[in-house]
Amino acid sequence: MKIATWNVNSVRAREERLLNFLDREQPDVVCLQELKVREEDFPFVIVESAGYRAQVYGQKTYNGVAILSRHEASNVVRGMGDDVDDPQARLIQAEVAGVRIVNGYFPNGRAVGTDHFEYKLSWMKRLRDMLTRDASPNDELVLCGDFNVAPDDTDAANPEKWSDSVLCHADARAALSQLRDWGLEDVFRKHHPDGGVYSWWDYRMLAFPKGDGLRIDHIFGTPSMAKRSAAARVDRNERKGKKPSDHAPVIAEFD
DNA sequence: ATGGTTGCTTAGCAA
Repeated sequence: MKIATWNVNSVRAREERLLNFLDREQPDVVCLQELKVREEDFPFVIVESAGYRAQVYGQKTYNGVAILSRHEASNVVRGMGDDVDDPQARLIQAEVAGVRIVNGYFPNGRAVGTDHFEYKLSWMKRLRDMLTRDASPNDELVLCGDFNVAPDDTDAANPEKWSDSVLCHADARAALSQLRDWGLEDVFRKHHPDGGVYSWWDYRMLAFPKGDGLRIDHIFGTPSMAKRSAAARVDRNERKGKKPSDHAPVIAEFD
């Protein structure tokens, strides 16, 4: 089973790249973030022509997440399913081939000390609470997405430059640890223990050619899924060429 | 220190 996660930064701006990606990689499941589109405007026809179904939690202009799958998806849930009134479309779940797929577009947080950063931390806590409430570490569950957190300094090319940013801040990393401690393993890390592999490069300041990357897109799994994981990689080529997203896809394979 | 880019929407925000 091949599972990919990709922040496309507008699914409509990335239609051609998405089709090429599906055709080339033939993943079983693709978790997309930052669709920037309402569900009714999602390019279902194009995705279906490539042989995929799409479960979409859309939003105009901002956010939006989707789970694409070659096989049928069931038990689709949009949002956290808690009592918080949150208009931001950042989480969708579905069961595919016996695996519970949780796809999140974690809040960026903008700047430490702002309400946006507090929202990021509370959103991550809500996600942990949701797992505690609705799932078990004994499940076959995979949590993918743009976490907007680099787990440690080996996940940044220039850790000192980013140390105080919302992507590397100690509070964000602590919230990530809390999530991991529920019963998740960083599947990508398992295959790249020394770090130095990145998934996002800012559009600005020539970050990609300068190699100023961060690993903020992740595939986490419960112990049984981590055990099944056979390989993981970043498709850096998707960050090259004409009209790339600022994120590259992360891909993991499971036995 | 600042500014740099992209996308959505149409000048300003978010990342």
